[in-house]
Amino acid sequence: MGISLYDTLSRTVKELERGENGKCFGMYCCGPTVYGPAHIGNFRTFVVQDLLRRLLEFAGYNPLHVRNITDVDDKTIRQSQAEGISLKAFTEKWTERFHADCKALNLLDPHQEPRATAHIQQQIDLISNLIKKGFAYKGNDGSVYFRVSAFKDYGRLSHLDPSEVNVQGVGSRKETQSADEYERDAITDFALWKARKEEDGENFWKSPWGEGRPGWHIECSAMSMQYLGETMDLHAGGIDLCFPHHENEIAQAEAVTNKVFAKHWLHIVHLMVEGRKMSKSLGNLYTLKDIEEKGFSPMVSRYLLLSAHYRQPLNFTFDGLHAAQSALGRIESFVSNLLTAADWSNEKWTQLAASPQIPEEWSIFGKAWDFLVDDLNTPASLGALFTAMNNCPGTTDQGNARNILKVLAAVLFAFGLRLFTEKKIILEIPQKIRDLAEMRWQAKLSKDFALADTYRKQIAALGWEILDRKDGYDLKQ
RNA sequence: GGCACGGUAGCCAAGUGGUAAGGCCGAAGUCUGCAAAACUUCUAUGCGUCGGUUCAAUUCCGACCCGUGCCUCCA
Repeated sequence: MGISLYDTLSRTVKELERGENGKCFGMYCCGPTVYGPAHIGNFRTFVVQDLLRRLLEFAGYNPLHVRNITDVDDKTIRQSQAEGISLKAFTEKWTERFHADCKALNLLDPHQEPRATAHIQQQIDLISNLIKKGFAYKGNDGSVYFRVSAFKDYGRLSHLDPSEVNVQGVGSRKETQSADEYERDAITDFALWKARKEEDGENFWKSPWGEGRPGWHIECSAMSMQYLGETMDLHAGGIDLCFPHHENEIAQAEAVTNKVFAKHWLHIVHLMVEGRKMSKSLGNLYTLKDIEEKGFSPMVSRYLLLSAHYRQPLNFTFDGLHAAQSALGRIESFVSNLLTAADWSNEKWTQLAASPQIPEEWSIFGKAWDFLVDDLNTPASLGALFTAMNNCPGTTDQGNARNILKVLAAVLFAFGLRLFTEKKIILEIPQKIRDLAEMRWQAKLSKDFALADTYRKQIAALGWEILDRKDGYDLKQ
């Protein structure tokens, strides 16, 4: 079964083409610039990319997933200097944090994770080629710029007319020209190589055009072509990257190769927080850690991020997190009940969920799978998943329960949702609470319920709750 | 001004030319001494407004109202 996906360039839903002769499906994802913790909006993009990666594997596309780390730009340099540490130490710190967050969100590791600073030579080579072919020139400031007017297809991806960029009459576009923009021939020309400036400190590399550093689009062109060839199957990123980043990547690559840079473009729409655009000034830039501290496990965040279609804005709210938490809990209950029917342990489930067999037949979850491969329709798929669970017959039949669990494990693996991950926080339970709880338990056993309730109230007054089990009780704060 | 997207129950969110998936919340019930959990059931004559096409429109077309994104910081 193939996977259909909306393509930004053609503005249509197209079935992804498989590589010829079993060749890998090359997938390049624009990764983070590591200058601070990634926020939940960044992770919407990475989670959707991860979902696609998983579907590609299940559907037999044999994906080769490349996601870069941008570890040199204005922000990384500025911040590292502010903290008085080297750029390398600074970006490594935030790369580690990024990896930890990815792991918490159950993102599969990309097969390659190239860093911009480790591919300076490839970028220099690409720029040299662009100059040789007449697509780039050295500006008065010593920087090298791409000549947009020389590349006739510029603007095709984002459907923007380059002659109209920057000349709108109304609109709310801010004046964001940097000081060196007057050094270029045209306002739309963008930097391929930035000449060294004093404020760059020690962060520069030698090049045929003098000391400096790469511009902020060239690394993706250079690295994606290095790992995936001149034409890759798919290129993905957040919607904001469509213009100018991806437009520039296409220009840089196609001007040199004269070949199609990417066959398919995937852009993930931004998320909002509590109905508003995320921004530092509104103080609503949540990191995964912020959300965990409010009591929501990363899997809850992942569920919420997948609960809306990736081409619709997603409103990230705490109400939504609660809903996601409850929904995930429902799935967990369903699995727990089936495990009992199947006479399987929780360990068996963990094992099943970690490396599920690709089902030949998706049985009752067929629709859930079909929706996923139809332009990643996760909300419809989740709907089908719950419908299947609600209609689930024969939950007491061992064989049936086992079959359902096997397929469900695969569905949940496709979603990248791990169950039963809520941290079991082992709190120090005060001795007084323990004593009261034990006394209540004894009172209950001797059927003195009035006394038992008195203890329950006392415990509640101290902020604890008793949850009875068949043969004992749990204490919860 | 250009390009694009959206307005579906209290909240979130799919979908379709033939009469509204699903989740959350809420309500009722079963089961437990109580509580919690779990399970069962219920919850939009309605899909921004007004027209048009049609046997039939929430779904197509047009106009209008409201909201959002992008137009060189941004996932």
